[in-house]
Amino acid sequence: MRASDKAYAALREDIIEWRLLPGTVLAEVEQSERLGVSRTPVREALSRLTAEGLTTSAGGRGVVVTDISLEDIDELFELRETLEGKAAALAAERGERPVFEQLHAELLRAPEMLNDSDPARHDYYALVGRLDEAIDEAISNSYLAQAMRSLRVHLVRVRRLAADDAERLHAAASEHAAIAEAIAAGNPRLAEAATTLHLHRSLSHVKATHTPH
Amino acid sequence: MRASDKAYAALREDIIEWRLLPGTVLAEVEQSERLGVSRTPVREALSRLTAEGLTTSAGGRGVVVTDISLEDIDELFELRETLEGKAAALAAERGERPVFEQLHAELLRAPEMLNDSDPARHDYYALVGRLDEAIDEAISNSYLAQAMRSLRVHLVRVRRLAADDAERLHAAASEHAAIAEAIAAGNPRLAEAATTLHLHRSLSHVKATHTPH
DNA sequence: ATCGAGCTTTATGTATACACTGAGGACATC
DNA sequence: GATGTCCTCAGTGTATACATAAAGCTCGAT
Repeated sequence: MRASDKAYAALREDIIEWRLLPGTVLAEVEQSERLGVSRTPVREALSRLTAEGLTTSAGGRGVVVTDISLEDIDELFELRETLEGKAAALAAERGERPVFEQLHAELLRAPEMLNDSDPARHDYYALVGRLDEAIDEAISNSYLAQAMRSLRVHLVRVRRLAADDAERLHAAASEHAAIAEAIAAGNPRLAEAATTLHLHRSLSHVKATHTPH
Repeated sequence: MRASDKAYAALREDIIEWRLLPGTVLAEVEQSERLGVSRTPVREALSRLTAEGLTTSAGGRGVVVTDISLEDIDELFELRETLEGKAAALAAERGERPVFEQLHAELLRAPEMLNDSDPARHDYYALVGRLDEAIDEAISNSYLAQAMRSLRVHLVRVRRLAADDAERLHAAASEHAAIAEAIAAGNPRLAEAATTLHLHRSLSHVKATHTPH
């Protein structure tokens, strides 16, 4: 693994997990010492993070971790609704039905995953991730897929702000199941509607439970 | 101006203007000699270009200029329709009417700009650019604006493939005027419809006149 | 003649030294 | 005492030397 990948992964993880809080200045020398690599790979990692929007270059004086305000969350979900709504509709038109029928069935069984044996909900999020990937593939549009991928980074960050309690995850799973079902049924308008519904509920939950840092 | 900015601007321009054709391998040493800077700023420029999608890192063996196929154009416009349609609707809801009334009036006079005195259509494209900027500002959504900006780079590249004859530009100006008018009227659905119409005609024109490289 | 192994070459990946710029503080002067 | 100027310093921006790995070629063996 390249040193720049290592630096990038470490910094990205630290920012997403809110170990590096917004406003933190990431000095090159400091980070290169902390991560045990030289300045060059750190520079590359920082420029990649800046391109993603996780950091902002503070006018030649180092880069700082980007903040996420309440308005940002609204904007983020507005774009997300646009992109994922369209994606769900396209997936319903172009996707392979068996794939989404399978995902639908699995999502209906998702509550079984939400016992207390896995506090990080690893299996659950992996399943939801598979739905995202299936949609990405079904839409046959690399530009749209790319736009959604770059959004998801920020959304994971937002998710960490909210309390993902079992009750919400149960509801979310059934909303996801509805999306998969609509795609499997080849119904674009229904798929889009199910997505809109899910995202609105998601946003409400985030805003209701989010804890300011 | 930083050397990395210079390298970035030069390479970007060369790619957009099709002076560097798709498939061209951009070797760091070669480009650093050509541009008169060292490898470090060239590396940064190349990673920025790759993040934008103008180049692709070819598995450790240099970066190559990205190709744009006919399918890519379809995908590009599919995403563009999604984003700009939403943006036009939001602008109609949130924008300052006088701004778009003014742009509407100017766009109606656009045919005057399309005389033969400016073969590059500089004034014309500047006016259209001002409409884009006005929409970007009106939507009050930095994430959506950012997504559209990253798309426009590719669209400029596509535009260079098509013959932007005076006839098409006349029609496009009137389509743009319709969008501005709908936004000024505060009618989101109309603004979105006008945008859809414009983009479909744009795409048809590109596909009809495009010359393979 | 063809295939494969190993070497050579050439490119990127990394480290580090040097240059430059901007900010902050201390000192001197008014 | 306040303000302005200069100096210092910390940090990024750039250049370059070195490490490393992959692609292609050559030579040999089958």
